[in-house]
Amino acid sequence: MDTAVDLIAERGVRGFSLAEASRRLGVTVAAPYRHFADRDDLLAAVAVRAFGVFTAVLAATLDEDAAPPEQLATMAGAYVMFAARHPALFDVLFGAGLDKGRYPDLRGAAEPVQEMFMAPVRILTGGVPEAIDDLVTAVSATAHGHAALLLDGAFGTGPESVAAAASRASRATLALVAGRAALR
Amino acid sequence: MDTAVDLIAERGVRGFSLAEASRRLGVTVAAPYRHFADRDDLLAAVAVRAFGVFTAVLAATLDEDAAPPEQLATMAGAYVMFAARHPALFDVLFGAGLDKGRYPDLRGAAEPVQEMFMAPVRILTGGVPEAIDDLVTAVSATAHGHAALLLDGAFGTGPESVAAAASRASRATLALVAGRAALR
DNA sequence: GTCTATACCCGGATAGAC
DNA sequence: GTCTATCCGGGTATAGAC
Repeated sequence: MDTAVDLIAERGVRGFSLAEASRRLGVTVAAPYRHFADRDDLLAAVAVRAFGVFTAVLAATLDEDAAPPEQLATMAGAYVMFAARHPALFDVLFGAGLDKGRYPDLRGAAEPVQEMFMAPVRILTGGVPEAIDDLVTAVSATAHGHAALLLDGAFGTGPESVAAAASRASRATLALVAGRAALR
Repeated sequence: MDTAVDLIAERGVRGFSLAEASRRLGVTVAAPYRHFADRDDLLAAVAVRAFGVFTAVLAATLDEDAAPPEQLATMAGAYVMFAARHPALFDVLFGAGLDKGRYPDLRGAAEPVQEMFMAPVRILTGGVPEAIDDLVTAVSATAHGHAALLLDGAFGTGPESVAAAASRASRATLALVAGRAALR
C-alpha cells in the first residue's frame, strides 16, 4: 500500500498499476493477488487509509477553544491543505472512481470527516437538523471546490498557490457562515 | 469527436481510447492520426468544445434583468446542471489531466466562463479589482465543489440529487454574497 | 507468501501503399 | 483520408509448484 501511494503520487491514480507497484517492491505481479482480490480492491484499501489521514489532518488543526465559525474556517483550510500535501490520497478518494457499493467500508471511513464538520455547525445552528445539513454541505462543498481547483492548477503552481487556496477556502467559509440565513 | 464524447460518457476519460473510438466509427486505429497528433490532442479538442457548451449553458440561464446576486445564484445552479447533463464534458475539462501548457487554446476557451461570473460581480463590488477576484473565485469554487461532489455521488443518485445539488449551490452562492464582507 | 510460466487482451503509434 | 501491416509496450489475472 505504501508503494501504491508513492506510485499514485508520481503518476496519479490513472498511472497506477499492480504491475508497476510489484516491480518496485521487487516481487512478481502475482504476489499482490494473495493480498488483494484485484486492482480496485487495493485502491479501496488505500482509500480507507486516506480517510484516516484526512480525519487526522482535520483533527490536528482543530482548536476546541475557538469560536465555531473560526473552527469551520480552519477546517476548510485544512481540507485544502490535505489535498495539497497528500494529492495521491485525495486522488484516490475523489478521482479513482471506486464503486462505493462494492466497498461499504468506504462510507464508514468517510463518516468521521463529516462528523468533524458537524460539531461546530451544531452549535451555530442550535441543532436544527435541516440547518445543520445545509451548512455542513455548503461548507464541505466549498472546501472541496477550492481543493479540486487547486489540484487542477486554477490557483497557479507553487507553494503560494496552496496558501492562497487555503486562505480563500477559509474566508469563503466565514462568508457562508455570515450569510447562512440565505441557505434556506 | 462526437464518438469520443459518447465513449467518455460511458466509460469516463480513463476508459477512453483512440482504438475503441476508431472501432465504433468503423475505421482503423490509424485513421485518427490524420486528424489529431495523439490521444491527448483529441481530448484537448473535445475540451475546447466542452468549454463552448459550458459557456452556452451558463448564458442560456442568464437573466439580464435579474439582480446580480440572483444572477450569480442562477449561474452556480447552471454550473451544477452542466456537470449533471454533460458529465463527459465535465470529466474532460476537470478530470483528463490535460497539460495546459501544451494546449494554450484551453486557457482561451475557459475565459468566457470566468467572464460570465465577473459581470454581476463587478456590479456588486463596485469594480474594486481585489473584491471582484475574491467573490468570483469563491462563487466558482463553491459551484465547482457542488458539481464535483454530485458526480462523486455525494448527493445520492437519480434526478432529485441533481436538483438538490443545483439548489444548494444556488443558495450557497446567495450566502456567499450576503456574507462577502468576510472574504477579505 | 512468493515464484515461474503463461494466456490473454489492450493501447499507442508509425511506415508505406492506395 | 483511409487502409494494411506491424512494432512495441503495458496491464490483468490465473494455475501450479515451492
